[in-house]
Amino acid sequence: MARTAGSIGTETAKRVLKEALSLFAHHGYAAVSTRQIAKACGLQVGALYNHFPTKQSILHGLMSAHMQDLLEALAGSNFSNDPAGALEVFTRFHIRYHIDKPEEVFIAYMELRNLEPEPYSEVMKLRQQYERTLRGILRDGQAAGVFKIDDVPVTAMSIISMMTGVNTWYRYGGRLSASEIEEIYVNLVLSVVGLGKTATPKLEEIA
Amino acid sequence: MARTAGSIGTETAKRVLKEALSLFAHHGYAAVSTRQIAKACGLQVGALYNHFPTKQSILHGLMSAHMQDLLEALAGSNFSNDPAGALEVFTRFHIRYHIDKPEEVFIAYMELRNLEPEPYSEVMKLRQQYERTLRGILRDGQAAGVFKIDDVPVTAMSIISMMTGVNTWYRYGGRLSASEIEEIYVNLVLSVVGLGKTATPKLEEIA
DNA sequence: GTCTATAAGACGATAGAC
DNA sequence: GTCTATCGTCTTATAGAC
Repeated sequence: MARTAGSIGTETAKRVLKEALSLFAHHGYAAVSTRQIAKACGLQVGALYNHFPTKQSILHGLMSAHMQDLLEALAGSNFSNDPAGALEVFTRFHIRYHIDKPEEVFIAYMELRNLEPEPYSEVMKLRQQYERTLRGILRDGQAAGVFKIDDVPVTAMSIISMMTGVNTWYRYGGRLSASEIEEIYVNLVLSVVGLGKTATPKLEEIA
Repeated sequence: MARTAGSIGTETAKRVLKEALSLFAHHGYAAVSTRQIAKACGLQVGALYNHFPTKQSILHGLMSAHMQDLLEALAGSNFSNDPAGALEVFTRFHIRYHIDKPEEVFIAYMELRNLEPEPYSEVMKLRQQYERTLRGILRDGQAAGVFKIDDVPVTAMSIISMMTGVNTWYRYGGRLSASEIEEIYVNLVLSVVGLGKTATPKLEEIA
């Protein structure tokens, strides 16, 4: 049965999605064959088509589910009323989510161009909803006079790019723990809107 | 003849690279066939192989040439001695280059995983050389006490991600001109290291 | 240096047995 | 729901005429 985005899916369908996620993240959608996906699941090719009508629908299922998870998790975050607090919550949320689900995040960005027009615009709408949340926080802080921002849309995209970039270099077991990285990024993002703490490690220069 | 990175190449070889660049940027390396490339050049498939031994070598040629151009252009930039000035020059250079050559930049990032091991490590070395330049500037500014930085490597990657992100949203003829964008990013990047100008457009709050 | 023709196999997707 | 077998097409790359 074709899996519509958000539906539950059988155990086999879930396994297909899981293996396809890993394969797409490593080699790219276009470079992965349905035979490879089937093999990773311990199936023959034909069996895939009991769960998904096309290869494209597997990609769509992955990306759509990811964006919905992301937005639900964001909606479940506890945003404070002051803009600086809200921006900090947003940053912690984004970094944690991106460190926890690197493959989903990677695909959601890299494989956009391999989506057919209809799935593409659906996924893009969800992306824009996420970006709109950050723009709202920035505008609030700008209106309240606590953020120093030249251009809200550019700053929003810059902050998202900066944060998402964590996935280009972070690897589990590296020099920094996830929570150390989270702290660094909170400082970086607050600095972008003019609220950086005095971050120099040693403060004896005051003397 | 196989084109080794950095060689001049015939007119036809250049046209192949130009068309492949555009096709790879739009659809991805794996999704583009040699027939498509040939057609875009007004050739038949077989003719491609007079200029490139494999499809892979076209990708390698593009990425290698791009990274070398980037590093040469960077080396030609006039860096000032004070760290803040150097960071500003680096930022202006990066934004201008990325706005001028969006396809090259896009491929250099997106198609890394489609490079075979040897070309991959060659291109990665050039990337790391570029990143090292920025880390050097940040360390100088930190040592001089003019930058406020928690972690130099993370900050360097964050700044590069932030700047490179311009290619995810900038389109020619949009709301902002290239030089307006450049100014905004200079402010954003300097803010990250604790040197943001008071960027609020209206300053009457001083009264 | 480009052409046509083709090798040798992989591709997404389907049909029908079980 | 998974299997085997297959359809029709497309793939990278090569051979040989011109």
